[in-house]
Amino acid sequence: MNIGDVSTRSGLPAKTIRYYEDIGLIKPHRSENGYRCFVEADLHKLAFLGRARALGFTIEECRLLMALYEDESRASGDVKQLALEHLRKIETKIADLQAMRETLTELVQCCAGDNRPDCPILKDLAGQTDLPEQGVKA
Amino acid sequence: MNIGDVSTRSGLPAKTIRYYEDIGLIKPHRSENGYRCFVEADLHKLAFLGRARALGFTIEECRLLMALYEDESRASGDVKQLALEHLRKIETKIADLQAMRETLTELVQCCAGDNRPDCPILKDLAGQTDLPEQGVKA
DNA sequence: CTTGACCTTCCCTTGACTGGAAGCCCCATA
DNA sequence: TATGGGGCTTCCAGTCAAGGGAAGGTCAAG
Repeated sequence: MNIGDVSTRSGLPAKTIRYYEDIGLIKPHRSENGYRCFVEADLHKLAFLGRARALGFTIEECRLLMALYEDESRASGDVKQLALEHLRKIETKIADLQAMRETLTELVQCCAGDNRPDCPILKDLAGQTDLPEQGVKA
Repeated sequence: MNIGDVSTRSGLPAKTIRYYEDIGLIKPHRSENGYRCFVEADLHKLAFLGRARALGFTIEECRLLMALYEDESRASGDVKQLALEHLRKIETKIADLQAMRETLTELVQCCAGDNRPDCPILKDLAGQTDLPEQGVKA
């Protein structure tokens, strides 16, 4: 298999596949003409990586997960711990974004959104808050 | 004011303030010795930027917001539109992260997390899903 | 033989900074 | 007056996970 086929079948861009080789996540063989030559196992690894990345694991976490996957004597507890740590990071991000969403939603609701220049959103950003009985939201 | 004072008062690192000057968000004067010399208006702008960034606006969005802020004849509708677009992006991100969280939570719940190698998390990543009556989650 | 699709490497760009090195500047203390 | 320490300057490199694009080699069809 050439990189184009692998790209199609894995759903990963060729650029990404080359990048994953660069950083040592996969090690495809080479044909005589210098083309990368992938076997099913490579495709399988790439699919694994694609799914792990889609779940938001960083590249380094993916590297660890792959190592665990290939280690027949792994402890599932190690995998679970990695997943739990990642889960906590995701939850933190969600909370941060939700806080932003709340503040923005309030600001948007307070803004007339017409042709007049008076704008509570800008006022808030400028530090002269305009919101009705709103506590400080750091 | 030197950069250190502005950094303290705005809460932004000096590095960030220099960066904001580099990309043209602020234009502090210079003292004879070459030091940046900030006035209250600069501090005010930096605080504005800090708040907008904390709400997740990109630098380019901040640039637009600042321009609107300084434009006395702006229409609040323009600001509101910018905020609404940003709000939608935030909501998309939240939804993506929530999907990750759900999948990860399920996987974590299915994993014994002990010393045995059998691990539903790895199985799922490898494409051989193991979850009880679970539809495909792309 | 030529065209066009595919492949290769290489380097640059992204966003929003952060870190660090090398070198002035300024003030206080010995 | 020396010197020490902190603050300031610029510039360069690195982060993360790729994406863009150039220059050139390879291959199969017409």
